[in-house]
Amino acid sequence: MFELRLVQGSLLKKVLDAIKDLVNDANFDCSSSGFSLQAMDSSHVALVALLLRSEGFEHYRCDRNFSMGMNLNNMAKMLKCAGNDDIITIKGDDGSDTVTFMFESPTQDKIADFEMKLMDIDSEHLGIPEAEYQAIVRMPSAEFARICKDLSSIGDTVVISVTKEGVKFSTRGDIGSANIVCRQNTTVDKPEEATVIEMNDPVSLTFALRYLNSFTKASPLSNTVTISLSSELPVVVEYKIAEMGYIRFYLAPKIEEDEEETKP
Amino acid sequence: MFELRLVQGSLLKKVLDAIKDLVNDANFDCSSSGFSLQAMDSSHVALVALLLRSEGFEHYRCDRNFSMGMNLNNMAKMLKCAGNDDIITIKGDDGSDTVTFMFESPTQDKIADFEMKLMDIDSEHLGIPEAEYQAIVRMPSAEFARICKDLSSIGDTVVISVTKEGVKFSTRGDIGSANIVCRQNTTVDKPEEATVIEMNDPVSLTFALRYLNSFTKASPLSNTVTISLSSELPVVVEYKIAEMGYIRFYLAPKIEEDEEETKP
DNA sequence: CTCGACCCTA
DNA sequence: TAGGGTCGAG
Repeated sequence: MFELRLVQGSLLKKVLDAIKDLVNDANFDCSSSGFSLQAMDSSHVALVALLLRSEGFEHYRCDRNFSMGMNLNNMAKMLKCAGNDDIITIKGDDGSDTVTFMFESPTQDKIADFEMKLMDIDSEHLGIPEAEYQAIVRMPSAEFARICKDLSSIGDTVVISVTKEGVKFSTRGDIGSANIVCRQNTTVDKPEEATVIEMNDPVSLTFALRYLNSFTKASPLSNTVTISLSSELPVVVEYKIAEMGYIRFYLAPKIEEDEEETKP
Repeated sequence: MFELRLVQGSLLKKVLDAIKDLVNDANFDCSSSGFSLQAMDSSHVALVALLLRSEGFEHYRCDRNFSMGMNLNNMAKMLKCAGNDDIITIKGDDGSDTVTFMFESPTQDKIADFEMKLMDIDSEHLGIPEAEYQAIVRMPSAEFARICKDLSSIGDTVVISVTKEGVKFSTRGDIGSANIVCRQNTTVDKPEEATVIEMNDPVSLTFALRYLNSFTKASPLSNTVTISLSSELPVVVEYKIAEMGYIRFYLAPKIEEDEEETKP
């Protein structure tokens, strides 16, 4: 038996909006430490890791660890029926093949319960090692989203290059090419508007814009995004979820095709 | 000769937005008591009844009773050309096959007149008997609209059950099921936010959500909606039109298919 | 946060 | 053409 009560229900709505286009079906894992999910996207290229810590819930009861396979589109459909300031409770029983989402309006005048069928999903749960990154960029999530959207109208891939001075996003396509440079800038009014670069080594990596654009669907969850880069490692695009945890997207860099052109 | 002058022209615009998707062609009936319409929807399942009392018009002249057959989509098209605070005058002559809509801007700087061809429509005017209902629910129209929309993403039909405590909307579909309970609540700041239940007998009836969702197009006309239910009678979904009358939608309940499962 | 207007897609 | 989403304003 488990019961998780989340006062800020809109968070869960945003989480599902953020991942439902990337992942069709996934197991949610429930343990005493929190509610989490790890899944590959449907083309098996990107990985999503979500964590909502138990401390972030108003009430968190989980008698034993278990997984629930959900169709994320159906789950998102049900969560759309919750008001933005509704309190959402997720509950279920051991061995049941359904999960219940309960929505309480702030005034308690309207109480809805939605029961969703669970599904069997076999998933390999990969351990993701904590790594040292050559560079970590923190910037406003809306700005990152805008850049990825803009560049994808020119090219399919982006080269992200980090130096001490700033981060450069470059693309190239049939109609031309583009470079967008964001300088490190910590002297802004609000800290969430800052662009901060922590760099051990300069790094320059290429990624498919298609996936980055999917990741930016998580922008409503956080004003800032953190992009962690190392050669030979998947980039991590992280959106913190206030008081609760994070949603992280992993994407392997492309091997630069430019080298083809360098060959004899 | 008739001439109806309506100061709050936006009312008429909203009325047409509310019914034009449900009914294609209909006869408007003009008499000394008011301007009214009664029509079946195009699939002959639901019925719309509109009344705009003569007292609600600034000027109302109707020499003798008559009907005008109008294509509601064309009428809506013309009314879209009126500003939201225009004064609308509807006028015509006996035996003419056209009707004229005149729009005056509040400042009188712009005066438009639109002439529309009438059409011959044979309609049986059903007398709708006033009935006693087992239960009458009054609730905010926006809330009713939201519930019907939300539930239609899960199932096709809704069971509306009324008890003294509240009204429950339930549905069931492939991906799961849902129940939304609205408690009776009269202790709100504004009377139009109240949910009020007048119940003689508990009642539970099933309706096609598709039609209810059409009915909720009338929500802009009124902050509240009244739902009158009795076994074996069509439900009445009524939106009052301030100072003027009402728009009422009638829909027969579905015979519960669950009974099939009870049979041997 | 709710409402309305506009835009866009299905 | 209708429905959903987003954006902007109250």
